[in-house]
Amino acid sequence: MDRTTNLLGALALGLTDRMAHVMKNTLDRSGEMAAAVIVLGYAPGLSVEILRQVLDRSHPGTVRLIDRLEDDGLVERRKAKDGRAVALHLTRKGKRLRQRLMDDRLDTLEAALDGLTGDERRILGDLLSKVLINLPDTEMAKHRICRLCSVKTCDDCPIPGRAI
Amino acid sequence: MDRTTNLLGALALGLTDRMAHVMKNTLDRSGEMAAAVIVLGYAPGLSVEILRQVLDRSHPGTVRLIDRLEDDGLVERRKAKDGRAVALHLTRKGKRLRQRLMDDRLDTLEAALDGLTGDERRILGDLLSKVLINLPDTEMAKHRICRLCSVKTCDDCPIPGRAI
DNA sequence: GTGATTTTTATGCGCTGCGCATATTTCTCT
DNA sequence: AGAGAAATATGCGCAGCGCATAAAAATCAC
Repeated sequence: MDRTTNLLGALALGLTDRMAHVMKNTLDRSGEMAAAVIVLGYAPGLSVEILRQVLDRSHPGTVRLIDRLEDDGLVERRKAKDGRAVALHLTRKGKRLRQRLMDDRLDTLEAALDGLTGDERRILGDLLSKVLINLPDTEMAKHRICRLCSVKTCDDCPIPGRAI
Repeated sequence: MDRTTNLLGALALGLTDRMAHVMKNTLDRSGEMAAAVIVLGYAPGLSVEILRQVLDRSHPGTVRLIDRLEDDGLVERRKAKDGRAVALHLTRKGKRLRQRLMDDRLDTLEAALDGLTGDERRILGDLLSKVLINLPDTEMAKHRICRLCSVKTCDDCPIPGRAI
């Protein structure tokens, strides 16, 4: 229970605030809409139920979230193989917005790391990776943690098995 | 723009989710109520206006938040030197809850750091500290970042000048 | 193959919590 | 003393959530 513990919490909170803030500027809607757009980008055709689990919301909350995304022209509901289910897909506009959201997020994080040298970043990356591996306690928690990640820079993601 | 950038974002998000979750279990009210309780603990007698700035909310939102805290018996409004203002103080119950909130948060963070050796934790702490120093861009942002911190473990806080 | 059960999506409803606009009280400055 | 500024409080409407429920389609039992 050293100072690292508390510092980690403070940094996590500060960074999450910032990410939420810039993403809200881009999306001007509630917070988890950004997560939905990003998740749907790396898993097209996802069902409402699986998205619900990733976002850790109630079913009605998820349905209404998708309603809003559809109203905003970011997502469309298509037929799925399973006749009960719905296949969620990003529209062209949704894909464009997704890219902006991920860019905004990475820019914010990049700015925070500005004061570190290359070596320090590598060391920090290794340590963060080590912490991240132990973080998710369920299979779905992995997706939840990665719900805002940029796939491009997550190639050597320490969280394995992320196929939804 | 290496992998460290994205990993930092993922870890921040995952940890913030966890902290919010355990604190919601303890408080069973909306998220920023925990922050209000913790801030009021290290700055007794605070005015609504300053608390509003720390929590980054609208004035009505802050007033209603305090109403709820008062209804729950956690906070009381007292007279301030300035006759317009209100001096906010935690009740005994509020102080007890505050301790639980801080403990829960630290336990969560501590669990996340479980896999690291003492040396790794020290190195991580130094790096986090270096990142944290550059994070706040205003004086009030410092308080905002530290709104959930445990004062005890934040003695050598890298964010200076935190007297509200 | 038919009927019961489960799974998936959608909706009615009420509640919480937010912010905008405004009112009220008190302080400050001239 | 009076004008303006600052701090708090309230009326109001809206966004977003979850519970309970309904409807449609797949799966399972036999």
